[in-house]
Amino acid sequence: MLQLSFIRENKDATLAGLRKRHFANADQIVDQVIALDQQRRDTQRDLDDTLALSNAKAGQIGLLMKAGDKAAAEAAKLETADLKARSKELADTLRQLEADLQNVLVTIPNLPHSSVPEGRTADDNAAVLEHGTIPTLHANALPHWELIKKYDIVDFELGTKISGAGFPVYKGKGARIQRAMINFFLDEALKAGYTEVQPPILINEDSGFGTGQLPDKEGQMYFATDDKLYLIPTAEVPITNMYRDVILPEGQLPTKNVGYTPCFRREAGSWGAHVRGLNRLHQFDKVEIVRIEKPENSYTALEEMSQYVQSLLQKLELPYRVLRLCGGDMGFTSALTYDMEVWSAAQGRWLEVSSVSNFETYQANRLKLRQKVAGKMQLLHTLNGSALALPRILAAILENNQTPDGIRIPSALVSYCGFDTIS
RNA sequence: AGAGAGAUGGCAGAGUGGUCGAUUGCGUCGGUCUUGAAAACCGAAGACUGUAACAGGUCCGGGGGUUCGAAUCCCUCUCUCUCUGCCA
Repeated sequence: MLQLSFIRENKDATLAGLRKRHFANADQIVDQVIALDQQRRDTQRDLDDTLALSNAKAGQIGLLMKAGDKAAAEAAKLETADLKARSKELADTLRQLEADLQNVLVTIPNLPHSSVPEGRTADDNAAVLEHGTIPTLHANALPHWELIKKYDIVDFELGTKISGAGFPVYKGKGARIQRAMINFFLDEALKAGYTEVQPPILINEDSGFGTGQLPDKEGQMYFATDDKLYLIPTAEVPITNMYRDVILPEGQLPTKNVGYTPCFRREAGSWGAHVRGLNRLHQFDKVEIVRIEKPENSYTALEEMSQYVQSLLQKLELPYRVLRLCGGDMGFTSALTYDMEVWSAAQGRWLEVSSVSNFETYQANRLKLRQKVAGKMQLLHTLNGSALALPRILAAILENNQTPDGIRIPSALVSYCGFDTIS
């Protein structure tokens, strides 16, 4: 959520940022926010003045009662009726204005960083770099959804019986390589200075709001209605919300957490082409890194995170590219996002395996995550990134490393798996 | 799940209708003293909103109510603790 004071004082910059995102009706909505805010402040002032009078009267009555002057006290009581009615009315108005303002405010996305490229769609994303060589496959190479059947390591039909489409069962070496990747990713993060956490995978409404999934994306999350809990779409939500309503002492910054969780996404409406096999699932595993940084350090931290994710891809010997997302393709809450995509050789396309973002103060403002600098409160910056999401990594390894004799496991994973080939 | 007890400032813990935004202790920060530290003593310190700055307003788990006036009374929700039950 953007800060009201920022919008008020930087209307032009706000509008320019929203335009870069191709956010519809930006002028109208910003004007509405400013108008509502003005009304809110006027009403607040009226209410405050009324309450001040009312408080003064109550104090007088208290003194009169103490002095035993009942008659005067009763007389003073009569004078408060008006104030009471008026303050109730103003309080109602204020509450309504605040709700209206909030409802508009949450529809406004974060403002893009100055380095975010212009553009509307994924085609407009800027390529930052490409690394590794695209493998040449043998004549009878298969896409991963054939390979998993051939070697019987992931079973979609079985998952469909148990749960439904998009809930695969990993079997044998398929399950073991999943566990290997999780351990590998966590160990690497520990070496890079991250602290491992294991958060809940069901979250309440406040947490969903804190990181921006609510009210925007409720349709994308599974919801346990009896208990009003959402299944997490990413560990970003519970890990970042550990810092909701927190004033971090300076000595605790930066915080660097890593967590492994399953992730659940309804993916309502997104089924169709390009979602075969492991490309898009309702349940998948992911290791996530989350950092809280001082504002002046957050972009350095973002670069570090990007380098870190790349180091994982290099250790897995996967060809990848890094994209800087354009204004139109960025997530709602992000100020700058890098996507890492690996080459999926048999599909002949890039697969997004990580998204690393700086949210600046957008989440922190909702979370009320702050530090105190020279006696003043200041919002902190939040960042997160996948490190990494498992299914597409598995898909790329299967496809890129296939030979007529089987699938070669990247050497970094062999000690974790306990085997070097799937055959 | 049942019964009971609770929820107050970083922590502990007073406060049961009227200068209570809140006693006190610990912790924290500053000062005096000291070569330095400890101890002792003195002092400071919450958040939100609002203002050019003051002022003002709000916040004692959340929400609602009673009252001229609520941390304090009532309703409700959530959570915690103890006991019992059940169960990885």
